[in-house]
Amino acid sequence: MNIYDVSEHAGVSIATVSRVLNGNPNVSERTREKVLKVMDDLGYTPNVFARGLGLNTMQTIGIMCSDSSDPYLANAIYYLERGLRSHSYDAILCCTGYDLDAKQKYFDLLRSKRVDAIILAGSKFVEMRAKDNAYIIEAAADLPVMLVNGYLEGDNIYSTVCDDHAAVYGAARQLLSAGRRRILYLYTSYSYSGVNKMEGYKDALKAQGIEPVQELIQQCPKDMEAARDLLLSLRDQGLVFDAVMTSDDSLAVGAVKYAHVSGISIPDELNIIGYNNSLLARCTDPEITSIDSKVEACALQPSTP
Amino acid sequence: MNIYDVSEHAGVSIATVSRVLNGNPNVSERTREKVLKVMDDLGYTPNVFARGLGLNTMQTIGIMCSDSSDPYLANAIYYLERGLRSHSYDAILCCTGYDLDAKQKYFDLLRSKRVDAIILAGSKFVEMRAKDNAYIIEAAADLPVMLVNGYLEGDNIYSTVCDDHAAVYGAARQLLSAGRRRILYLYTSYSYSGVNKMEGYKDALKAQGIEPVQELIQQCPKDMEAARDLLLSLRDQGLVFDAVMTSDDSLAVGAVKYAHVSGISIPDELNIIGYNNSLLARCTDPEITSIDSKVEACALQPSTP
DNA sequence: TTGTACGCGTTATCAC
DNA sequence: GTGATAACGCGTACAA
Repeated sequence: MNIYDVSEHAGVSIATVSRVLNGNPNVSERTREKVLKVMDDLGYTPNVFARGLGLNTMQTIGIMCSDSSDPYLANAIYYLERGLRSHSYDAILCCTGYDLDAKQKYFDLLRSKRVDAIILAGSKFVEMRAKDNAYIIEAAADLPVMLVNGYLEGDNIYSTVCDDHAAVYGAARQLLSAGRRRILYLYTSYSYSGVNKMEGYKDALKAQGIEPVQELIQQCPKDMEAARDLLLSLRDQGLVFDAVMTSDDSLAVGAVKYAHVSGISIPDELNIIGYNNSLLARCTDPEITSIDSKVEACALQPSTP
Repeated sequence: MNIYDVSEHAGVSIATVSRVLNGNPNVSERTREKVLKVMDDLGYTPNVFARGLGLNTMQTIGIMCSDSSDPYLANAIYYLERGLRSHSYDAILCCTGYDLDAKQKYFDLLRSKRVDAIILAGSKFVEMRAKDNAYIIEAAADLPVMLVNGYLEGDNIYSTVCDDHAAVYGAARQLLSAGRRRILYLYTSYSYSGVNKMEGYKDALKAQGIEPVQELIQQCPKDMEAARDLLLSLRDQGLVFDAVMTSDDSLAVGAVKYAHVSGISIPDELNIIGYNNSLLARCTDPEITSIDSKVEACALQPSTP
C-alpha cells in the first residue's frame, strides 16, 4: 500500500497524490477529492520512513534524563512531551542513569538516530569540569541541544534555568531574618544546579556576616530515609541546627521524619525548606515549604542565553 | 557521507561496506579492517532512515500513558524504557490524558509512525464498555500490543496484570480480622483495575458476612487534598469508619492528612491502606501500608494470557 | 493543473 | 569473497 497504488486507483500520477498529501494548493478540487476518497477507501497511510529518508527528518526529538521516575524529571518529561507533540514532534525517551560515560553513549546513540534535537532534562547533564561537557558543545554544531534546568555556553545550545542561587539565597535570608542561625544544608551532588544552590546558601550566610561552616553542609544520597538517618546521627554527634535546607524535596521529607522521631516540632524548633515543590513536599504533616523550580516554564519556554 | 563515500574511499563496493556494517561473515579479514578504518576516518554513521525504509522498521516502540508524571506510571515508563533499550529498541513516549477520543487518536498516530509495537501503560486504557476497546483489538492484527496492568483478550495482545482483586481482598480481610468493621473505600475511576479492586473490597466484606454499603464506597479525584477534604466532610455528615482503603496512594496520603487534622491516631483509631506502594506512601508519618502492584514485574515480564 | 524522472541511503539478491 | 543492481516509498525539480 503505497503512493503508487493510490495514484493508480485514482487515475492520477504519484506527484498529484503527493501534492494532495502535503496540502499543495496546485491541485484542482475535483482531483483532490477523488484522491482523498481513494486514500480513504484503501486506508492508505504515507510511509514515514520513506518520507524521513527524503526529508532527512522524522520530526523526532530525543529527551535524555537520568531517571524518568524522579518526580521532578517525570514532570519535566510530561511537559516536554506535551509541548513537542503540540508541534507534531515525537519524543524519544532515554534514561541514562548518572554515569558520565553512559550519558555520552546515549547522547551519541540519539545522534545516530538522527533526531532533530536533543533535550537534556535535569541539571545532572552539566558536569563541573568543562572538558566533561565538551561532547555536548561539539555536538551542538550538528543539532540543537536544549538544557532544561542547566546552563551551558555554546552555539546552538538553548538553556533554561531556574535561578537556583537566588532562590536558595532568598529562602536562606528569610530563615536568617526569622532568627535562625544554624542552618543545616543537605545536598546530593555537585552538579551545575547543585553548586549554585549551595553557593546561594553560603552567600546568604555571608551577607548576614556568618561564615559558613563545613559541618553544617552535608552530602546525602537522594533518599528520604538516608536523610533522616543522617540527621539522627548528626544530632547524636552533638551537631546543633535550627533549620534544614535541602537541594531536593526527598531530603526535606527525611528531615520531617527526623523531626517526628525526635519529637522536634516544626517549625517552632526546626524550619525545613525543600526544593522543587514536588508532590513529596505536600505529603508530609506539616507540608514542607519548598522552593518552586518552575519546571513547566523551564520545559516550555526555552530562551537563548 | 554515505555508504558510497565509504565504498569509494575503501576501494570496494557498497555491498561489501554493507556486509561489514552488518557483521556478515562473508568478508575477508583484510577487507573488513580496511573498510572499518575508512568508516572511522570519515566518521561515517549509517542512515537510520534509509535502513528503516528498507527493513520497514526503525526498532521503535510506542509507549502510551495517560500522564507520565503520575508516580506509578513514571515508574512503569522508567522500567519499560530501560527494558526496551536493553534490547536496542527506542521508546516513543506519548502522554494521552484520560479522554477516550484522544487515546484513540494517539494510538492511530503511533501506528502511522510505524512503530513495531505499542505499549499501553496503566489500567486506564481498558474501558468498561467492550466496544470502546475494539480499536485496540483490531489494531493488534497489525502490530503487537502490550498492556501494563490491564487485561484485554485478543490475538497479539500481551497483558500483564497485578491481581488487584486478590490484593485488595487480602488486605481487606486483614483489616476485618483485626476487628475493623466499617472500612471506607476510596476510588477514583471505574477502570479495569479500578473495578477489580473495588470488587476485591466488596468480596472480602461478603466473605465475612458483611454486606457492602454504598456510603462506605466513595469516589474521589486522585488528589490528596481532595481526599482529605472528602473525609472531613463525610465525618461531618456523621459517617463512621475505622479504616480507609484507597485505589491509589495519593488518596491514602489524603487520609493520613485527614487523621492528623482530626486528631485521630493511626493505626489505633484508623487503619489506612494505600495502593501502588509508591514514594508517596513512604512520605507520611506514620508511613502508609500500601499494596505493592509490582510495576517493575509488570513492565519487564509480559506473558501471554 | 498534471506527469515524468530522479535522488534519498540502505539491504538483499543475484551473478561471478 | 566481491560487485552490480534492484527494490523500499516518498518528495520534488522540471517538463508539459
